[in-house]
Formats: sequence, structure tokens, C-alpha cells
Amino acid sequence: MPHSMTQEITEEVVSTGRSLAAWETATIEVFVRAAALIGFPRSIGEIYGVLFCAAQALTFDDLVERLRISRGSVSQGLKLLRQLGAVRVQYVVGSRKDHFEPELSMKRLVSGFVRDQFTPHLESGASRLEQIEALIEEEDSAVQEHAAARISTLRSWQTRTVRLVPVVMAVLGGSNLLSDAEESGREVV
Amino acid sequence: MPHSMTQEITEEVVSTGRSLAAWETATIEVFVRAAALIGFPRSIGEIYGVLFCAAQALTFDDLVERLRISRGSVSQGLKLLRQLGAVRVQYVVGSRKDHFEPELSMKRLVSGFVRDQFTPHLESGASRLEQIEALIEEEDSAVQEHAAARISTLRSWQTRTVRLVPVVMAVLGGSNLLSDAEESGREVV
DNA sequence: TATTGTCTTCAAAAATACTTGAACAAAATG
DNA sequence: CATTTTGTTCAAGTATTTTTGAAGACAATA
Repeated sequence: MPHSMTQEITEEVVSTGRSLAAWETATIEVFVRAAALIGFPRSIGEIYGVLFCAAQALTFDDLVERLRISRGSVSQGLKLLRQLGAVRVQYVVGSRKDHFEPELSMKRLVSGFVRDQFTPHLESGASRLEQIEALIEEEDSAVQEHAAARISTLRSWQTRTVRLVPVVMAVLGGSNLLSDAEESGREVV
Repeated sequence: MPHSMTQEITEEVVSTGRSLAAWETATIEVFVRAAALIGFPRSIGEIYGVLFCAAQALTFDDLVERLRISRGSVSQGLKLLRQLGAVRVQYVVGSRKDHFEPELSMKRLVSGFVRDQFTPHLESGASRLEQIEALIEEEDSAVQEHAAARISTLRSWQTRTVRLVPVVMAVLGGSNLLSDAEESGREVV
């Protein structure tokens, strides 16, 4: 424990936390990059990353200590990851603290992402297309013809994208030879 | 050409450019949002958007005028869009200017995106996994067992993602009932 | 080859996004 | 119910990304 002998109460964090092994740092970096690729901040990748590496569920404070990022970031990051279904809370026996563990099923991870970050855009996009079609009515018929063709193209893109989602989910879920283990939530996946 | 009678050279832009119709603005907004979704800046969405709306290929200056963004942005934006194959240059008869037209085939658009923004990450990811496996060798065998399991999970995610790409491309290309028109590059798609 | 038109580059400015930490809320404990 | 423990919120600070515009490159014309 730190100095400070008498009146001066010099608080200092004890950092009881293990720091990260080389393989963990490298793995976390992979997740940081993956997060960036899908538009999430570094801290999200870091948090999921340590959880992914850890052998057991970690607490809020474990995350703050191992990652050395602020409590605010950890709180917000976990909030988003829970929403996505990428992290679950595990209630642990003798502890008041929440313990967090990563979702390891790729299918579920993707599914959460699609649900929260993708589908909403697709849906609002559909309604916007209708608004645009209304606006096209206002134009001269010369313009209308061309504009209508373009919006029809756009609509076909929309439709195809919507159709794509179940295909992707099927590929991720279907060809999994070990789906029993996966559904039961343990390793593999 | 602008006025300026004697010594004082008062340059002013003439803005010969048509401004945007309501349906165009609305359509451009769709592309701006789509761009954001895949991590591209607003200007990229705007540029592709006007081109998509336009009845004929537009020049560099058309873009600057209609969008009211800087030449720098237009230049950089077009550069990226050309790289992706989302915009093509059309060399036009009596004009020194480049004329730009949008790629309208969804399959080609996605394919360019995958090639430039996605595949590179997948590949560098593969080599990073190997580095991580090397790092795991350094650990105690107790740790090794768990770490190896995790990296194996990661590897399976990688593999599945790679397998997904051709499936997606097939869905976008294959079920297109109008593929002739598409391949010839005109409308539809 | 000088000039003009067209597009590119890149450093600095502006706009966004992310992180921090102190103040706050909620709930368990004594 | 006062205190402590745990986690959340949000305004302000920091960092990152995007845009701007002036300087410059390149090539076609005169």
C-alpha cells in the first residue's frame, strides 16, 4: 500500500487486478479492429475482448482495472453490449457485483447486431422511399419517368437486402456441425 | 465568363448549376445515411446520391455546384468512389472535363465494397490469429488449454465469415431475373 | 512555351465522436 | 436510517475524422 503516514489521506487504487497476458492483448486488438469495422468505438472492442479472453465472468471493476479505462466507458460499453446480446450478466453467489460473460455464439452475435443496428435502418428506409415517390408526383412528367426508374432501382436494392438477412443467418446457424454444444451455450460456436 | 471591366477583377461564381429538386434531396439523404451505415463520410453519400439522381453523367463542377461542397471534398470523394467501382468516368465528346456516372448494379457495388473494405481485414485477421497462437505457446499449460479453445472459436468465426462472402454475392447476382440488362449496364439492377 | 482549364494535394479549421470523472441513484448492509 | 457498495449519467475535455481552400501538378490549347 501507498505512503501517507498520518493526517494526509492519500487515496490510491490498489490495482489488485492481474494485468493482461500477451495473447490477451493481441486478441483484444483483434476485437478492437473488428469493432471499428462495424462502427463501434475502441472501448467496445476492448471490453468484449477481455471478456472473450477471460476464463471466468469478470466484474465491472475487473474491466476497469485490466483495461485501465474509465468507469464511465465501462458502464456505457457494457450497456451497449448487453443490448446487442453480446454480453450477459451472470449473477454470482456470494457477490453483490454483477459478473459479465461474453456471448460466444457467432449466430447470436450477428443476430443481435442485425436486429439493433441494421433492421431499423432498413425499415425507416422503406418508409422514406414512399415519401420520395410522393415527391416525384410533383415533377413534370419528363422528369417523373426518369426519377421513377431510379426509385424503382432503389426499391429493388432494398428488397434484396431484406431478403439477404435470413440467408446470412441461415448460413451462420445451419452449417454448424456442433450446434448442440452451441445451443447449450458452452464453448465451440 | 464573368464581368470585370478594368483593373478590379471582381471574380464571382455564376452558379449556372440547377439546384436540386425535392425528390433529389430526399434521395441523397438516403445515400448519406447508407454511407454512414457502412462507415463513409457524408460527402461520399452526397456525391453518389446526386449522380444516382442525375439523368446524365455530371462533371466535377456540377457536383461542386449542386452539392455546395468544396472541390477538395469532391475530388477525394470521387477518388474513393472510383476505387470502389461505384462511379465510372465517362469520356465525353466535346469536353475536356471528366463526366461521372454511377454504377447501378447492386452486385458490383457490393463486390467493390467487399474487395476494398472487407476482404483486406479478413486477410490480415487470419495472419494475426497465427501470431496469437504463437503467443499462447509461451503460457503455462493451464492457461494454454483455455486460450487455445478461445482462439479456435475465433478461427471458426473467421472461416465462416470468409465462406459467407460468396453466398452473399450469389444471392445478389443469381436471383436477378433481368441479369442481361444488368450486365449491359443499363438501368434496372 | 505561355496560358488557361481541370483536377489533386495537403495543412489547417471545423465538426464529430469518444472518454473521462465527479455528482448522482439504487440497493444492500449494519 | 445512515453508510457503504455498486453502477449510471452527463457535461466538459480530448481525440479523431471530415471538410475546406489555397497552392500546385498536369495536360490541352493558342
